[in-house]
Amino acid sequence: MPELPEVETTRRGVAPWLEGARVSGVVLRQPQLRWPVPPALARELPGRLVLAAERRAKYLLFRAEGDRTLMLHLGMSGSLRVLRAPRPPGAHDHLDLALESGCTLRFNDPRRFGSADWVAGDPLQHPLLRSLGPEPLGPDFTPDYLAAACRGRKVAIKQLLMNGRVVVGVGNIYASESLFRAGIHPARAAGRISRARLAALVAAIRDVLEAAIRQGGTTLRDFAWGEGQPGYFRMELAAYDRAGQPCRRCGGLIRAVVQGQRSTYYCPGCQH
DNA sequence: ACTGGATCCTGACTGC
DNA sequence: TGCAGTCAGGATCCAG
Repeated sequence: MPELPEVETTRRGVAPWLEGARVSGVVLRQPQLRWPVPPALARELPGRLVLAAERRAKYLLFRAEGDRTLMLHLGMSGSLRVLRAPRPPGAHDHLDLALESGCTLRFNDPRRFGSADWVAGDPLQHPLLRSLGPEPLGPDFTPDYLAAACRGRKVAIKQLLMNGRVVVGVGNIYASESLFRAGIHPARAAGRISRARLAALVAAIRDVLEAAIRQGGTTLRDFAWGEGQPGYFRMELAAYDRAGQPCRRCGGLIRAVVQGQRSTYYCPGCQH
């Protein structure tokens, strides 16, 4: 269930337990994730301190002693929990990090679209991270930047938003939601949107992601405490998954279409 | 250089 | 109730 807000929520939830903690053991039950998990992870991580829990795009970067980083991606169905006491693993619990404190960091991913890598050196130079676009909540994601990225492009704006080389972290839900907020039709060619409307889109993306992170924050404690996950953030989605339901702004019906094999939701009355 | 399509995998849900 | 078909919050790789 990882959109950028949820990856960030996960990072904030596990960081207090991980930063400054020493890993005592690694249990890898399923090395076949999106890519094979390198055996060096289980060999080299135990005994090291975790220095920092960071995020880039939807990747979690756990920096360890010795210039190494555990790089985790949650894929479509991955989740990360901190257990305060040992608990028998369930289905799809692929990876455990045992900490000297007695806590366990547990990675679960039914569909196995997630990944775990063990990286030497600067993880930001990793092939998967090197060519990524700016963080949507960072200083580089500006109207000028988006306008330059859209210039001359015929691709639908929704698909451009989901291209990690343009901007990271905007997944299928938030692409629909931010376009609804900005009043832009998801199929409109990126290069045929005025600068003013792209500026509104930048603001909409920021607003939606920040609101979702705030909602995720309310469940942080449960997450860190390792108790049942109570539904993560409950956003007031205006468009996503609301096909056939009335638009909250104009009362018209929300429509669903498929773009690039992904469902898109929009209001034909409000978005042009 | 861009763009669309196939692909990895399991589980939940729908309709017959 | 069983079973086939569809769809799912990602994103890389490859053909055209």
